Amino acid sequence: MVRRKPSMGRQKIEIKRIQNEEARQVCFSKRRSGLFKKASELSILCGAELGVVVFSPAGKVFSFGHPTVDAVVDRFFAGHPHPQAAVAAASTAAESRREAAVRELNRQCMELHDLVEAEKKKRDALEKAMKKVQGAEPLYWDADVERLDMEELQEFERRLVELRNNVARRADQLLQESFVPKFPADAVAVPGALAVKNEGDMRPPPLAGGFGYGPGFSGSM
Amino acid sequence: MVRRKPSMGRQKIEIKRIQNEEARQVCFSKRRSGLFKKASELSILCGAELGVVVFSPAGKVFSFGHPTVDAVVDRFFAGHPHPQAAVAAASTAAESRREAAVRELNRQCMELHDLVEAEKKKRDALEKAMKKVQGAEPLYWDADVERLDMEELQEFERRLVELRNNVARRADQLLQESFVPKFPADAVAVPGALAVKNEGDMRPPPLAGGFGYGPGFSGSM
DNA sequence: AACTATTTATAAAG
DNA sequence: TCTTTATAAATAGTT
Repeated sequence: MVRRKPSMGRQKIEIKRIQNEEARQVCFSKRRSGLFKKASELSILCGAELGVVVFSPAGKVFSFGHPTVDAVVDRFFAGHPHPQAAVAAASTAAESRREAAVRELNRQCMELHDLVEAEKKKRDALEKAMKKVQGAEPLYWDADVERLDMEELQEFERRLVELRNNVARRADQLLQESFVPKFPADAVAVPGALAVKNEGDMRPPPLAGGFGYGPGFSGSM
Repeated sequence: MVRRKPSMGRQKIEIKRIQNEEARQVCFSKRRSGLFKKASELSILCGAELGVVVFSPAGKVFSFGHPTVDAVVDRFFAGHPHPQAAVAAASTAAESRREAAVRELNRQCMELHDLVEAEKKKRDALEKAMKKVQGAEPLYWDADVERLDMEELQEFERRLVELRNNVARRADQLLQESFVPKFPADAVAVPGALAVKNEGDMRPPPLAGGFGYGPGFSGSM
């Protein structure tokens, strides 16, 4: 009995964009909080003023500042005049920021518009897929059988036959695999449960040597 | 000769201002670079836009931004209009017009944002429904059989047996119903597929629970 | 969200 | 500051 390790533990990763969207989102969450914790520790341990602003891939903002992001940013731009501010007639830092904000708002509007379109597309795709799934035969199982009428029962039975054949083929394949390498001849006495057999008209899958299809479900299945 | 440990290694420290000035400066250096490294990794791994500005206890500035600190700060303040900026002396007509424009842009942004949210909601609902539909059939069907291992195959087979019994019961029930009220005696010759019979029981034995399980459609019910 | 096995960061010391 | 080392902390992969 080989019990698997419960985890491979942390793996080394290359620092490059994570392609899988969900993984990227998870990583973002973890590392954002890690980053803020580090920032907080730095400000406390060393009394440093600092500001951190992060936009998630999805566009949400997160920020941390000591004493505040605003204060840090003001201090930062006091020492690093905004290009726009430097050029524009704008005389105050506040005004230059407002102008930047307008540009930014415009950018966001366009971005949001694109997002709306993208969402619509995704939804359409889903709707299509949905129709396909629902359109497909529902596949009766268990209790549903009770509600089938004769015709449906026949269709269901056809499916069962097909499935049974798949199972038989599969079992056969597995057995064949196990014959050669591992087991002595009497390995044929496999766990009964898979002693799949097939009736004459079932057309035993050609390739499958092993199982001799027999009575089992009888003619019908 | 007892070789003393060359280092106590990293020790746990309490997160509070480091009193010793030199130690504080050392810690600042290390942790600043650590923070920037983390920030950089976050931006690369997750494609997040972020800005970090740090003032050393001595007053030196350090910053990191992706794509740039300026861009991030602009975006930040666009979403968080500075109270001061909003109120600030809008004394001229030009300025008030500009503010109106900003408000309008903001309104459009929010509207678009709501649209995106609405679309997302619709999509989530669809996704849920999708999962329900797909999840409703937890069992392997058709092609999936190919991926089962022996153990899973056995479990599957157990279910098939159970299902087979359900089908048998149901078919029997339908047959019984048709006998009495509507059909002449030869009604037994029901539409082929369900002409369920059981070959006398050539089935392989009991324990198996295999397909040769019990009396097929006849005796069972 | 919780859990581990690992990788990373870093406190101490030279 | 660099380097080294031992250890604390963060986190990738999994459930």
